[in-house]
Amino acid sequence: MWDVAVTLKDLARHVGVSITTASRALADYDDVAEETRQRVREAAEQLGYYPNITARRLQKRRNDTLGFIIPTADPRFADPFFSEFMAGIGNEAARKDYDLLVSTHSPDSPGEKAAYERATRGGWVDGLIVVRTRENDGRIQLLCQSNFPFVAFGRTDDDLNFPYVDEDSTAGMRLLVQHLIGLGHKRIGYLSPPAGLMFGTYRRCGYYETMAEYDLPVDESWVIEGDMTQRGGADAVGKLLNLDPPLTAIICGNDLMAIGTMNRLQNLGINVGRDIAVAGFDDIPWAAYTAPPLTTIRQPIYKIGQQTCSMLINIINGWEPENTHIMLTPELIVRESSGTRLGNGRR
Amino acid sequence: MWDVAVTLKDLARHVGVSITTASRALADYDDVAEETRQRVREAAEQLGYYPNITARRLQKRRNDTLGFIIPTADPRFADPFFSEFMAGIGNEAARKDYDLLVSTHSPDSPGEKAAYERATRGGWVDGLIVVRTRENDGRIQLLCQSNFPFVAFGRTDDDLNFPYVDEDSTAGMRLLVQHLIGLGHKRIGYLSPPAGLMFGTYRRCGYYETMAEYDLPVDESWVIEGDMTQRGGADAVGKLLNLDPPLTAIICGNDLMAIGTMNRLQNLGINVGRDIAVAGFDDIPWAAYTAPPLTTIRQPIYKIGQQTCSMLINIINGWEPENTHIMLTPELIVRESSGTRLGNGRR
DNA sequence: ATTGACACCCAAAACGTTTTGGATTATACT
DNA sequence: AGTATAATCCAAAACGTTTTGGGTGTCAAT
Repeated sequence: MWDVAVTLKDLARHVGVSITTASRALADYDDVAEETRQRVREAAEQLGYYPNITARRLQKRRNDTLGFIIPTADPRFADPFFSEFMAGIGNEAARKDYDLLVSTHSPDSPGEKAAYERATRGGWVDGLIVVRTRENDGRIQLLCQSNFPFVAFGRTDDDLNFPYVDEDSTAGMRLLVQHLIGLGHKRIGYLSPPAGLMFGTYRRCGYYETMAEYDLPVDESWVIEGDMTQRGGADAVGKLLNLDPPLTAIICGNDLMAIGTMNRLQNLGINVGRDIAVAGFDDIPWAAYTAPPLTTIRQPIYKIGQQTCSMLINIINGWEPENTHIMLTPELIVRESSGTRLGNGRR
Repeated sequence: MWDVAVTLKDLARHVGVSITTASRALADYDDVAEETRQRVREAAEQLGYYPNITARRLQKRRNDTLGFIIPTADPRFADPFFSEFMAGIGNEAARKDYDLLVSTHSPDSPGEKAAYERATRGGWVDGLIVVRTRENDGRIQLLCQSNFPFVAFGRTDDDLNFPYVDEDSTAGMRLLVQHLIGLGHKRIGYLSPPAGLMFGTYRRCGYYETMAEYDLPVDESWVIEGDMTQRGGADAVGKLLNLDPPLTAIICGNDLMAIGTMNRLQNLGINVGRDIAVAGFDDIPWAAYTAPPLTTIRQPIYKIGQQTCSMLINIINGWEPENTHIMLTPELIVRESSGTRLGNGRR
């Protein structure tokens, strides 16, 4: 194919030294004479020696590689969550000299299962990062029982004890609901992420809990489920708009749906921020640039990615972190889409 | 660490057969008896045998892994181009049973150079995908001279012959300029991607060429350089707005800058689509949801990713593709940001 | 009885490292 | 002179596969 590589054997022969010595010279062992080390170094440089990573990995029985299996039904994932998260783990991994292997699989698909099985056996990667935890999450169960190193972004409903980083979605949603209530809203709809996703569950809880806390009744019809895409948000508008009396605010389980929702509302001639309040969740970069800009909850996804990755590397190396259950508190970002205080003249 | 893996040796001993036979049984060679094959299969299942991928790779001298080194100055790349492109190569790679190794490095940084050197030697990956080709692109030069398998998205200005997929940016820009000229615009500004990026060069050429073609003079001050981000787009507005007589349209070298531009214009109370036309380039998903929706040029990034990846895999396997220079023609997407025909009452 | 064809099996080499467990030599100390 | 100590070095094993180059036994045809 291309240039055959120069191996340690070639190098050793060229210098007139054993393979062992060559290897140890390059690895800075102190049982090789300074002068020999130099000679080996120079020869390596000159011959363009580059260690074969695969051989090294086989011998060391570690890959210095992390796996990230992106759970997305749409292979063409437009969700900025994934890219930002990946940037976080990728950079942290690189900083610690780890490679990052990524692939995508539909949640709960056979392909996903196979990918996890391949990862836990066969020395494919040294550890895995799991995102978008689900109810009764098969991935977590598999990883726990095979005792494979991993860190999840998100908790689960099993009572398995595993390392995770998570944001307190319930608290985030509480902030959002309180904000709207503070503006005078009482009839607040909720467009939920699909059932089964843990973060959706927590966000939904936050919504229900806070409404209850303020003695605001919630009708079944106010809460519907979307698919986390703009289209999903747009499609939900029809149902959410047909209520009588109408909602005065809609909270969306993520920003993408909020954007779709706003867009559809505007196409129907409804002024978001004045006629109705809309809020999202995530604070993706896009959220600051919508018209009107989107009120939302900020999660530091990039940083969460970094932390998750860093924790995983610690675990792989046996440096058990002091705290393997990290919980972050999200922050309310108020922009124009949630409008100002409801006037008396409005319902 | 965790469960020690069961190896081929264990399996062979358990079945009472040689390692060779066990290996060949699992690989479906026809020189092993059907009955033996069955026994090996069952034992493998029962013992939970899983081949060690690293050992296999060492022996086969191939990794079945592709590398993708993302060239981004901002580690926290928000550019949807990368995620969509990666989705394309990732899914194509998975379909063909290849793994995808990703990392990010600043363009032209020492780290990037090191990453490419590591990749070409040492059997890290079997092939590389290169994006955002640059003028006098060191990556391409290195890969060409070390004869390492790769495919680029984008051409270069060297006269190296290498496999690439590219879109005809010049033609795309021509469509855009013609569209605006057709609406009556004569004073059209251009916010260019940074110098050095090949696609920026082609787009800029398309702009200049088409203006010249229609005998429209272009003043130096109409063309400035941005950094491809929303902020860059916003920052450019100041300079582009200070002209006398003013511009009637601004073309941005990518959608992200167009979004920033529109946003800033609107904050200044200028109505995009009526007072001034704005257009972008890329048609990122976001572009359809801006207010007003963005006129732009569509590139099928996901598909380009797939094609690039597919070509690379062919090259790695020695099936030289018939055509290693694929050129795609982009498509004009007219939305409201470019407005309607310029009235007589306007300049 | 020999030969050839066939079906099935396996020992050993190979892939390119790192690690183990000494071996060799020179130097310093009794 | 003998012995510990330190400084260098290296042959061989190991990592877990796949591939090479046979070997053995059976059966049918000569």
